[in-house]
Amino acid sequence: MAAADASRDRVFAAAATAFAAHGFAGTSVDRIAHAARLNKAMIYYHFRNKAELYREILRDMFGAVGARAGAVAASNRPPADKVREFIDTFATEAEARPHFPPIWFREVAEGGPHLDDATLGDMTGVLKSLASIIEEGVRAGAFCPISPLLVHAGIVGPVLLFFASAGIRRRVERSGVRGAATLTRGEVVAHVQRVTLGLLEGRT
Amino acid sequence: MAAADASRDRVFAAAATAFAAHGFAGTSVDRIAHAARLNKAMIYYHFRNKAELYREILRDMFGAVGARAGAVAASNRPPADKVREFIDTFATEAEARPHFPPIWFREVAEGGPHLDDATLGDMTGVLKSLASIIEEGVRAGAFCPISPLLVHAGIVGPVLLFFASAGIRRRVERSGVRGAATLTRGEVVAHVQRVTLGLLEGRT
DNA sequence: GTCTATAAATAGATAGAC
DNA sequence: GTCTATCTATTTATAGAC
Repeated sequence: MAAADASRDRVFAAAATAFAAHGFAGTSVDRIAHAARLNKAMIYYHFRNKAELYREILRDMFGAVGARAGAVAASNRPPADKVREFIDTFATEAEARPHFPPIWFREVAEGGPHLDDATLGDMTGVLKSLASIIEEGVRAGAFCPISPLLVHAGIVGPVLLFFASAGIRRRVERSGVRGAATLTRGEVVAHVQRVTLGLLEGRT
Repeated sequence: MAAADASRDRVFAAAATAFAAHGFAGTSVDRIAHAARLNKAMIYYHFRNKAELYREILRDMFGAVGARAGAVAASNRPPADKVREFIDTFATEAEARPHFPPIWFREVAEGGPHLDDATLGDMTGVLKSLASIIEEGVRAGAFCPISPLLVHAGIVGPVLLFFASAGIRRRVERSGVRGAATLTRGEVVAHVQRVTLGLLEGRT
């Protein structure tokens, strides 16, 4: 945290950005070092190797999202508010860590070979938190019983796709689709909240 | 197509599987050759280089989906049926080409650096076809006007996530989430159809 | 903590025999 | 069409000076 760790933080940030843009295999240690304005040897001074650096980024990412989702589920509010908050929180975390949506997509595509059990537990915790919110709503008579996996996919899929696709959407806009690049975070969150609650409250 | 092309097809299939599992950078030409039961030099006999092989897989994938989405939009049926068919067709293509959801995710995560303009056009065509279906429904008084980008994300996000996450869902199931691995294609398609039509027909 | 230099392995791509 | 052998560049990782 002190000045002693400044270079370690630069490595961490540069690596997160590079891994998001080019993937684990597509990112060389040299590239990370250069982006962090450091020499390659410094990477190995701070981290055991490239894989360990990558895993630390995954832990930070899934740990934060898992914890915040758990806090929402444990809070003291009506189920419908918790669902709204779950979606908004998820979007907030995705926005605060721009590397998070691309890396989540890549890990899913790959089957998660870099995910250790604890980190997979954080990922699973997001799903379990959502499941507990739904269960609570069903017990309270506010929600219909719907598979948490489907609800989860209906939230996580669109939100991650929105944040991860900013680059492609700019190209799509240029090729003639009006509004592709100007879609905002607020519109997406409001839309997903509306669709999810409509579903859970049986208005569909 | 004849026996002369058998080895080319094996390269194509092996490459699609490997690129889906490990990404472009994470897949070596040697690995593809081995999976195709051929020598590395044969890859270069059939394809100019690794990037050109990858691009051909992208073209095949997005070309097929783009064409089928266009056919659904152009068909002669009520808008609500077209929406159902659009979703089912998208899932069918994703299932027929198991490499397609992971590769789509990776391309989105990367910003599509491997996508040439024609292929990006096919990807955009999927969105445009959906937009034309929605517009038709609005004109007919059957649909509310909703941003095609949001509807698109609500379909493509969950469906791709479902197919791409089979590996992770098996691990999640083992770590205690019942039903994570046994969710079926039919359940997902029916769910997305229901949510999407509920939204478009204003029952939400 | 930070660097240069380098080892050792692996990658993409080609030449040329059969 | 298919192979072996090889060239060249790049990559991860380490040794050791400052």
